[in-house]
Amino acid sequence: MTSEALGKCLGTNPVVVRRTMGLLREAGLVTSDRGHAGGWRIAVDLSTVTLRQLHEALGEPAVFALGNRNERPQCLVEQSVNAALDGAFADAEALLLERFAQITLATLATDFARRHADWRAQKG
Amino acid sequence: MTSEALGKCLGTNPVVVRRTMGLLREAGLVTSDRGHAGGWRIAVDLSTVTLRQLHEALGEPAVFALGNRNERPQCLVEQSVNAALDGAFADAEALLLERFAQITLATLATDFARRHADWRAQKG
DNA sequence: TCGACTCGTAACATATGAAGTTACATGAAA
DNA sequence: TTTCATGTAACTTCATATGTTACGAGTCGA
Repeated sequence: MTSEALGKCLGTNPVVVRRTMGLLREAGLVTSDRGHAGGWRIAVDLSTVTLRQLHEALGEPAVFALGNRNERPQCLVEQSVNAALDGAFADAEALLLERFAQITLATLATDFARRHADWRAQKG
Repeated sequence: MTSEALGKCLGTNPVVVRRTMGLLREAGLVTSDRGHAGGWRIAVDLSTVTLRQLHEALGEPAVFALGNRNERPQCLVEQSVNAALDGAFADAEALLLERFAQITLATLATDFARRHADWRAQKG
């Protein structure tokens, strides 16, 4: 599939697609080919890829929106707040990533297939 | 304490302080007075206020940074992804808020007092 | 009553970062 | 050699949180 086609599917720009897919390529999840008949291709079995791996491949973006937090603040109050929050955030993040590790792309594909069948039945 | 003094402590602007403190006032956690000797005052015992309550008072801002998610997307793939993520996010958020509910401002004040004592000892 | 002080709030400005866009070099296949 | 595709740098746009200015309104003391 080309970046342009993917961009249309995702409602975005081919260059944005290349930026993101490039990260997945670095992680070995997809391959890309230039020129005629080029584009992106899945490189692994869907059942072996978890959302956890995607999160890693995409650079482990911050999970939480809360806390514009300075690490190592001078302010003692800020230090107390950080200390109190650190454990809670760490545990919640661990739980979330553990859940992500249980969800494979094959899981999603199966769910999609069911929705697709339902959609066709309802439509037709 | 005036908005201006709080702003200096927090490294921000008096109006920004008023905006945020106003939400805490609506929740009954602080009071404000105008005029001479006016400013902000804590309205409740620190041991009765949890971080959970602060989160509520501040409008329950989104906990997670992940997911520019449409609710009710047309796209069936997006629907599958949402369905898979919803449970994980809900559980992680519940865990985090539960932890927040265990932390009172008195907890933070005690921790701060210890840090302050250590700091004075080290300084002197 | 006057003046200093403070919050309340609207309106506007700035800064930050994500996303989008343009441009062009590189490589592959018909 | 033409066409199609990615790779990537540079730039622009957009969204939004934050900061700022301005001024109205209430409060207190002299």
